[in-house]
Amino acid sequence: MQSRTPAGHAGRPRSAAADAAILAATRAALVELGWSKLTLGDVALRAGVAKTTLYRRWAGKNELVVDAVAELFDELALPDRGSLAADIEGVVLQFAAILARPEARNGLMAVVAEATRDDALRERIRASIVDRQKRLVLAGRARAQARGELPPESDAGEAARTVDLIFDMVAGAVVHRTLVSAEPADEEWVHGFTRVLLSGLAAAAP
Amino acid sequence: MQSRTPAGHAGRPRSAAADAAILAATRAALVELGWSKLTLGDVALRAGVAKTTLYRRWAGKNELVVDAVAELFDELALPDRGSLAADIEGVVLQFAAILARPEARNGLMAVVAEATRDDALRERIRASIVDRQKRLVLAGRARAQARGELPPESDAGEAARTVDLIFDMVAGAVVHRTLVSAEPADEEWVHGFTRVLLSGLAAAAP
DNA sequence: GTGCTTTCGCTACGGGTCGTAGCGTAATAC
DNA sequence: GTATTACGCTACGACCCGTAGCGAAAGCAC
Repeated sequence: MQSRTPAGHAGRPRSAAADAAILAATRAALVELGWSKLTLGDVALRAGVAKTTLYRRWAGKNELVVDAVAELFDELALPDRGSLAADIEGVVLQFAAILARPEARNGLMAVVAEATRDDALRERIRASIVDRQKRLVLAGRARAQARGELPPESDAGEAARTVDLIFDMVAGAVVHRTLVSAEPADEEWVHGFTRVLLSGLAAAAP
Repeated sequence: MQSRTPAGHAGRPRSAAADAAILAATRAALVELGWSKLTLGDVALRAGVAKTTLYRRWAGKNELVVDAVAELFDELALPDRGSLAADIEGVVLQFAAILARPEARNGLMAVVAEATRDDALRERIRASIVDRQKRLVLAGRARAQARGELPPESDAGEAARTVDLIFDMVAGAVVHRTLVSAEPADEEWVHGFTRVLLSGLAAAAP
């Protein structure tokens, strides 16, 4: 087992391999069992670690699942497809692809539900999942401005509100389509959606 | 205790009052405890019924919470505010108001998460919650067509897809704003959102 | 190498919830 | 009145929780 040395910390270091095994086992358990039937004892068994090891690193089921799901969003990137509309379509499709995975659907929704009663958990979700996607919106706008497709924002506050609105609309629509309506967010749907979104943003701009 | 007579069914009828008490107790428990810490034994205690009575009527936590939350959406109605845009704003505000209640937030999200692994549960959600809202979209479009604000749809399939898209965008954005971003879907936000949505729909229409 | 420190796997435990079974009683239809 | 069903209550085995205690292992400082 390879391990890191956390500088100034004596004693046996924590196994990084165990972390990875636990998170992978959590995702596997989410696929097979879903949120409610997932037990930490089972995760520990799948990961090949003792249950106590798991409790030493995570406070409970919520935190563990957040971290396990957050890793799925690492692959998000902003493709350069040449135009703002195409870029956005690309991101939405990536987001939809992640949400199409059962471990993401199961874990993310359940943990968001729990976060309505747990401020610390909500912050953890925002930091490790949501903000990571919001960067894509910012990057997309910057690139569109560089292309001349969008004017530089005049009012910073208004611009921030617009980013938040875009983000709620994109993430919300994809999530609702995938999870509640239980229909695939395929290319055709994404194309129609981004057309409405971009037309609306262009028309509603001052 | 008043009871109904389910026609051709002999024996003691089920207490309708017990149903109401159980569902109300479920909502109260959702507020105080949230989804994960809600136990059926506790709900039965709050409702003043035996735990066995609860199990005779609902298969489990999921089904119970769906029914408890579904009642919250009974109050949804389409206000006549004079224009399509104002009507939609009214509905979105009502929807946002319901989602602002903790029992709705907690229960709905958790149960949707569980539904990703349970087709029967998803159908129950769709029938008792989602379709009820979709009627509002249909009624709003019919009224706008009567007003002359929208042309009568030419292609039935295209019209149905548009309704689904609107629904995913409205419900998704409000849910995401309220639950994930944890910001209030107040009048200002709703106004900005509906402006983008309607502009986009108008511009994207063939 | 020798200590020192921290993590690891393992076992065991009390406490809580689950979902069901059994039984006597209450409420309605015929 | 009689049949039938729902109700409240108690009790039960099964499972999971989260923690404590132990000896062994793995790295650091010297």
